[in-house]
Amino acid sequence: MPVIPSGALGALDPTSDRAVFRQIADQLREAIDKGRFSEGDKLPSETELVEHYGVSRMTVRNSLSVLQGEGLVFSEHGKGVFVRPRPPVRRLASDRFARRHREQGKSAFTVEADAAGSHPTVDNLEVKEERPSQDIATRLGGPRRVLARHRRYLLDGRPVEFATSYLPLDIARGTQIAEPNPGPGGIYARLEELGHRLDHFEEEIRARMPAPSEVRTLRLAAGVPVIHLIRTAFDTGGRAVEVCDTVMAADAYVLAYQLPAT
Amino acid sequence: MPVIPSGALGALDPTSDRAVFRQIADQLREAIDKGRFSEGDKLPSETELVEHYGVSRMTVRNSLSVLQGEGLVFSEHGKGVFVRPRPPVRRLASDRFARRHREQGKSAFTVEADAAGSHPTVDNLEVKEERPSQDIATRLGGPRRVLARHRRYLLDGRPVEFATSYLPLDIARGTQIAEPNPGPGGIYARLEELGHRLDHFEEEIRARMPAPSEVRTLRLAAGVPVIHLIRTAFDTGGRAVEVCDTVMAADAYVLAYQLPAT
DNA sequence: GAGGTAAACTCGTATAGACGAGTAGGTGGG
DNA sequence: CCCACCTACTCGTCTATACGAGTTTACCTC
Repeated sequence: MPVIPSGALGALDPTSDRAVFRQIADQLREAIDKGRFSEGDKLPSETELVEHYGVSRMTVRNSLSVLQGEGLVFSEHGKGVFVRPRPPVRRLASDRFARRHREQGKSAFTVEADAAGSHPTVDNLEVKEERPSQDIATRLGGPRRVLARHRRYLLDGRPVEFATSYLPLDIARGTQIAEPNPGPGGIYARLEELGHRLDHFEEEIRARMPAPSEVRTLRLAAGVPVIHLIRTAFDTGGRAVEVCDTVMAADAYVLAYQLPAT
Repeated sequence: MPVIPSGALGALDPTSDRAVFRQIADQLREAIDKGRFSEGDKLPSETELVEHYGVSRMTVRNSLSVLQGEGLVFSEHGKGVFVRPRPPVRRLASDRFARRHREQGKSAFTVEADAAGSHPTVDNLEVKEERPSQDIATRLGGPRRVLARHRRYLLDGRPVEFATSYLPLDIARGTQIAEPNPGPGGIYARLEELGHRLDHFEEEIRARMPAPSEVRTLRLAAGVPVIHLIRTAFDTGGRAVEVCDTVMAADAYVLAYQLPAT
């Protein structure tokens, strides 16, 4: 029978004002931070913690739920509670949409994933005409209807982001952009072929906790936020030709940008 | 005695596989999403929910803790559970460190806050020499010791971010950069006066749940992630002259960047 | 009217128990 | 040897209860 590693966890301080479940959470957190439990390790079971601390099971569960909310641990029904591993992060560089990359003929996601040695997949592909939300319509200059390209990206089978691109119908309708497979280089390559030479992109970044549907789509663990990125592509005429709305698992990404000092 | 608004919440489905506390959370979430409870509104008390649904109080609390984890509601001891308002966000534009702003003589934070009509404060100012972490040292080219400028920013009394700037001692020691008040235009203005003309910045962005100390420093509500931003400033010689490590309340910010398409 | 106090409300913490459901390992039968 | 089953262990859900602590309200006293 597994036992709590001696010294890994201390005793409660009955004189402390701090709630018992917080003291237990503190000790577990400290043990994780100090490496006494490593990534992927199983924590002591609820029963073991109950016996070790002499408290009721709900108190122990309360402690563990604190750590789950902090994203430190996750639980698996029937197995145990484990230290959440930090998955490898995908670094999005600010030149990722540079024309030179597009001209290679592969999509940005695929190129990067291949370079990182992981297996990329695109999923849930759906392309249709829609009425845009107020926000999307405003960004695109107010069209009544748009072409929407929905998709989900996975790395080695793990969903890491899902995104929807919105394009004005006068640009996209009837072109290869309206096809499920937009061809080599992606829709940005098609836009340029159609005469919409791209000038720059604007990206807006927010972070927040996921809605339940986002938890399902990205198979998010408890305590993992999402990064919400909205990118607008402008052509050399200053027109917004595409808006891409992306939700990413925050534990899978680092975004990198370069800013001029001028 | 306050009563649950009729029709705001439905009944449970006993035939459903979905756990009772999840069904209750779903109904509350839907009521919030549909505006039947608005920002700042008080939800029905735990006791009222217990009576409405005919479940035990722990089940109701479980439901509410789900919504807290999603950042939808917050609770106040003795008062009730309330729909979390979306605070006004501060938009950080990608030109916020442009030289023309610096030459106005005020810090970026102060200028922006004034423009937005809110009252900025800087707090917890501490300037000292330190041994840098491995990561900071690497970014700065490996110095053994650095000057660290710690500070916290508040808007209208609310803490929104805290940051530490790290500078190599050979640049900063003995200059106004090592003083608590770095003078008009901030340390970037001083760096340029000292001959380190700035060329560009690199920013790395991550999002994650806050550590307990970050929750205290930023007075974060449950279910609010932080944005972790690491900025490195490079001079025209390509040398990293400063690294700024910033933790921001994610509900207070939207970051905006402009990317070239070239 | 002003003040203080008590009651009634809120959420926070903790206990003890029960049953369900998913997993893993061992045991036995084929 | 392999498969089926059983068992022990895991976390998930839910009940019922108790007391504490912060807030608000009402009332009573001065």
